[in-house]
Amino acid sequence: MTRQRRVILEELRKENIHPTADLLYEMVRKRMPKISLGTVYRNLEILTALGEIQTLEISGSQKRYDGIPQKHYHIRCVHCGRMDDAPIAPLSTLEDELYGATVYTIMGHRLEFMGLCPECSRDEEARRVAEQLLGIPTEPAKPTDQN
Amino acid sequence: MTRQRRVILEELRKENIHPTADLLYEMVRKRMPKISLGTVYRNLEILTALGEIQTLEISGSQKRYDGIPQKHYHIRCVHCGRMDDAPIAPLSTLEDELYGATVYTIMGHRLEFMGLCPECSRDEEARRVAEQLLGIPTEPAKPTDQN
DNA sequence: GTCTCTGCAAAGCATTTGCAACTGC
DNA sequence: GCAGTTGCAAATGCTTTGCAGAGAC
Repeated sequence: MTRQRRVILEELRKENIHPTADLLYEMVRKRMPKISLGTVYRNLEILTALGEIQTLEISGSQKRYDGIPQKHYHIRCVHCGRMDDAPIAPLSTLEDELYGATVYTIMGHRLEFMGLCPECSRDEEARRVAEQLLGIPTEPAKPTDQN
Repeated sequence: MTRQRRVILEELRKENIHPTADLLYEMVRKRMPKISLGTVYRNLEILTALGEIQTLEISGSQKRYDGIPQKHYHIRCVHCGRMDDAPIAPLSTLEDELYGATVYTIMGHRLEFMGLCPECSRDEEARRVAEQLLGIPTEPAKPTDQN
């Protein structure tokens, strides 16, 4: 456990944001100006393997990192990329539904909600971009009874 | 609708594999040897925007493309990257659970199962790699009653 | 005829890696 | 003292883009 590794872990856990590697790099750099981005990446990989943190790999271009190792779901702003924890308990029985129905050995699942964060919700342009992105018709469809 | 676009769509829908751009490029090249990879990427993007296909984004690895535009879930082999449709119906009520519990405007969700495909399941080394990757203890833990 | 699309090659960008110097234990 | 780690820079691999010519309608 080097000083770099400790500081990276501390900064990641300081607030419950889910930073990208380069944002975390900037955060760490305020305390250790000479640290390199490569070191940040290497340690994030090691910390993930140690089970200290989580690497969030669902959709989007950049990976994000989560200082909380326990299983939980996330919600992501499709416009600005902001991520937060989703206030919903893990669906522990979900994987059972696939037993016998698939040829795979199931080992886990990931659930991610997509939407707009409060800031982007206010932005009319962001709404349009988001609806386009998710294939949502401009006229919001009412949920049907059987769907 | 150019010939290239049509062939790309046809090849993507031919079998229900979920190819990466370069695999699809190889498939298309058998019919159109002079097509370029850039054209494949451009058309996959356009077809996604048109709602004809889906782009499956898994950050950290390659994107995969799905010729079926309807919502459905996937299952991914964490060792070889193979993807198949998950035989489970969309959870239409999932997003309701977040109403009022989050500051986000929810617009959708994505659920992905992870595991090993039949081929990789047989590979002892693949199992070890996968367990490491997903933070699963080597000694398979029995499911507890309340968890 | 015009506007879009193509092939090609180069650029972009997040992430990984080789290497020699350094450090924690 | 030595295995493991760092900073740096270059490499990698997927994806996107600029451009001039070609094709769809």
